[in-house]
Amino acid sequence: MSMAATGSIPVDDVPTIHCAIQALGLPKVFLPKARIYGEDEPARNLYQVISGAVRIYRVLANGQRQISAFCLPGDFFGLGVGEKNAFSAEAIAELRVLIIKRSTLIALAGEDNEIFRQLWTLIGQELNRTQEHMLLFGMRAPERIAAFLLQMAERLSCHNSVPLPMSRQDIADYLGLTIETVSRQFTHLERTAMIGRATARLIVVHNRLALSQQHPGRTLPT
Amino acid sequence: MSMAATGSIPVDDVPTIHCAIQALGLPKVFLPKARIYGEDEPARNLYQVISGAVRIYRVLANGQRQISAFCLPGDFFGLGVGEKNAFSAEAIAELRVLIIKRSTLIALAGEDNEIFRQLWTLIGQELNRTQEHMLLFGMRAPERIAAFLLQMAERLSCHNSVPLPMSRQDIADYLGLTIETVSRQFTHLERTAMIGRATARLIVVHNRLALSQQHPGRTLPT
DNA sequence: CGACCATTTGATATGGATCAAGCGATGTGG
DNA sequence: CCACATCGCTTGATCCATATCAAATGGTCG
Repeated sequence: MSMAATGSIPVDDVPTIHCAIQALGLPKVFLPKARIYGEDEPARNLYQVISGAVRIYRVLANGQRQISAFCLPGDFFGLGVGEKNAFSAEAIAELRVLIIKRSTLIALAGEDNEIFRQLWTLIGQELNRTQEHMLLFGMRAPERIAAFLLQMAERLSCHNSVPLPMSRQDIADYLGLTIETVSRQFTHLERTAMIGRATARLIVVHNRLALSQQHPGRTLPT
Repeated sequence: MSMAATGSIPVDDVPTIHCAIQALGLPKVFLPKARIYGEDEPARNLYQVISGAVRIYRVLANGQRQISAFCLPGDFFGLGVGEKNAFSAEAIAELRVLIIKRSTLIALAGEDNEIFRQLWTLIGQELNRTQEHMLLFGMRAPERIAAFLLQMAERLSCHNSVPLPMSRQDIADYLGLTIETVSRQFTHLERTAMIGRATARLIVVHNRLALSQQHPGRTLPT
């Protein structure tokens, strides 16, 4: 869905940015909890996750931390327009990334307008994801949790065992809930046999259908 | 802020898309409540608001309507990537827009990569706005309302009298509150002399500073 | 083994939803 | 020109989902 073509132009034919970051990207490793960049710092780089996970977040004046996105292997981050970062980024688990300078991309784009088209596509996908994320806030806690688990299962492309890289606090801050509510919802899903918990971070999805019915994401065509 | 340059390349020098839609855009008028496009319809056009206002929304399976954005004069909408619209769009007040086909833009972009760069910039601004919108859901009702009023005052670039084009229900569906809560918060702001109400839709901001202190948008640098 | 941190569980409080009614504009027909 | 219907908004009373406060449990590492 998120990889759909744009207008009549297919998206995946010439993955220039992918090539560029593969060829020119600088590999770097971050330890868990390491800061990758801070809000309001100059936005200089584009990152692609190789392994591990990243949280993108902002801390509000009331102390609330809102996590805007989790970045998983394959994901890009640092895509925004503007001179400064709008959010901070931190490694969750041990993280390997490739880094390419924006200026390098811009220079490449001078020769090949494919780069800008792909920046448009990539940022458009991020917009789609952010909009879907926003819709979660119109749902109740059980539905948010179900949607989150299904999303993680899909994005980690795992069959039924979902290894969550993030803590309960991270999940809570992503979903706009408290850690206690998250925990209770997991317990409830386990008691109703929709999921199992191998460990706290390793969830087994037993009943994907029931989970997906929890969560009213889109109007069903009548 | 949202018009900041990107990297070392200034954004506003060659407003190609603006020129294109000025020169080639088809003017069209919509009556209040008229549908502009529906979710899942093919996304064929880019729109710019001349006058009036638009709501961009989706209806969830539970009946909740989440408004993702209001578009005001000058704003673009229909920018997404992907073949289909992710949301529906409706006129709120009587609406005048300019319409340009995506295919026309894409064709222009073949000659001039400025188009794609600007699509990147425009969608990036929409992403910024959506992310800021998401942060509202981490706040309490009074703060959401205050942030909303300040945002409207700024976007409508009015001094103190803010003519809201949308209904209380629209505001509620944008902020994730009920119409009753919205109404009560307005009443409270009036009682504490932060705002006045000339009519229900015409708000006078008396104390911008106090309003902005209600709402903990960003961590203040210590 | 013991300290530490993440997670779970329990008891209580509360902000905003829900249910229900009243009010004020705007418009229509008699 | 006025009764009356309609629609959007406000106000009041009560309820409930989730937050908050508090404590127990469990897993990991020295």
